[in-house]
Amino acid sequence: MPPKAYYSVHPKFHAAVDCILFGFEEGELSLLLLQRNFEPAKGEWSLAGGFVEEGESLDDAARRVVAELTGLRDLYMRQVHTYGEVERDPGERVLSTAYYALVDIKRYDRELVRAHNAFWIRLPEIPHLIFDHDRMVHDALAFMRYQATVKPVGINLLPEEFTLTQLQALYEAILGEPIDKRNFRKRIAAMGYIEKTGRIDKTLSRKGAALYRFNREKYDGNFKI
Amino acid sequence: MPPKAYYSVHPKFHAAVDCILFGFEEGELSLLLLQRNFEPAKGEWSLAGGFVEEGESLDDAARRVVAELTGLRDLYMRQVHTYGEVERDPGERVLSTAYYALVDIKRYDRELVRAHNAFWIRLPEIPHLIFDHDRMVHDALAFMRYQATVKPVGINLLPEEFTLTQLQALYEAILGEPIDKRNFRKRIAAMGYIEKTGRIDKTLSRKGAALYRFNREKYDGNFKI
DNA sequence: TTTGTAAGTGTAGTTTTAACACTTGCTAAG
DNA sequence: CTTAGCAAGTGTTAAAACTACACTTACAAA
Repeated sequence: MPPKAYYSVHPKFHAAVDCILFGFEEGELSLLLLQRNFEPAKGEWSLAGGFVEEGESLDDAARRVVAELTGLRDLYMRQVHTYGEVERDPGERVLSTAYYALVDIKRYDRELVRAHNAFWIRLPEIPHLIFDHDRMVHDALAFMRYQATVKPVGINLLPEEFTLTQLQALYEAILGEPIDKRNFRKRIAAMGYIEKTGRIDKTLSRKGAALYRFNREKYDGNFKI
Repeated sequence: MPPKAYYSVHPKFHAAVDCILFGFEEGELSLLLLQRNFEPAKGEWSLAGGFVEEGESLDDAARRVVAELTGLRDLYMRQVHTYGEVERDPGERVLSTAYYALVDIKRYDRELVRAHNAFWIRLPEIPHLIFDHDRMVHDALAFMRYQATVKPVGINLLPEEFTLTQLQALYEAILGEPIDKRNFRKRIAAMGYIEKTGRIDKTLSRKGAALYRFNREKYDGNFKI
């Protein structure tokens, strides 16, 4: 067992998590942002954040912050980066770890979000955020974009069942560029893990569009040898 | 200015950095590891690490730890991940941020390394490390491999001037698979930012091999619109 | 002069990607 | 009941990128 003095000669710091919550609606990516009705920086816009508490891991803190705001406990979340500049929080020194989370925008708890004075804001309309939160958003977006090109994380932004048109609109929003419909559908078919449910969505067209779902087993069995 | 009470109701934690130092020699990647001659975990193997001090950013702490061990202050370094499990350090709670660094293995300060009881160990011979350092190495390797496929970070493992044979051996070591010589040289030529210096290295062949160098200007001007 | 060693070089087949426009099925309106 | 409107759905071809593959060259030491 190490001597306590080994640790105690070194300083301690507040540790926080800040969460970049992505949603997708009407062909656009949005972030869930707080117009702060509390200090510090009351009145300004910020990410959803909170301090890490005793006995709580970093990941747990991020899950708690997201659950307190949205009521959702099973979101796809990934750590992005830890920001450790000395003066990044003008109040006291705080090390903050950013996480991004993907929210199916149909499922979150509207009461909780209202109570926190939080709003979904479309990406191009994001206001200036406090501290270094602008940079966190920038880094999270880059990371999420990269991940979306490598594995189908984007699916976490859609409901359980979705049409190929929705899926294409999602990828166009994530990548920020139009995609050819026929090439897109060929790629999806080649992947083999996005399968028809047999159900039809009639809300958007007279003809109706086939509903698809993500098949995790087919995906997991998909790695090279 | 925020009220101090906003912060003071929350706990503080020790913050550390742990550094995965990559080197390249004789066709193999190595890590610089410490056989600890100090507590805690004396006698075991670990990464080079240290606590973050007052007035020092996370990045600065990582640079200091690396400089204290190698004497080098200008290494290519990137943050990998922050590890925040409650029990990850059995002594006290410590949040640790991992960084990887790329070292030209000809340049480090041998005296400093000896004084720290540190050794270059080839990847396949890495021993079990303390705490969660095995996982840090795993994550850093994956991240460094990814970055090497996207931008020419690997060059930081070689001296200023290098032969194409060395460069190919480096990429084979990073990717862990053999590369076709002609295809590799075609790709390098197509990149356009690795240029002949005009000098010849005669240490490895009678014929001599052309020395090349990385041209940062040509690389930076290389992005799409 | 010969021999050994690493450096250096081109082509052809295959796969992947990109560009492109019309038909189908349904329902609501006339 | 016919028609108009709308999103869903569907193949082909050309270009580019990638992969596999083996011999020649330049030099120095024996």
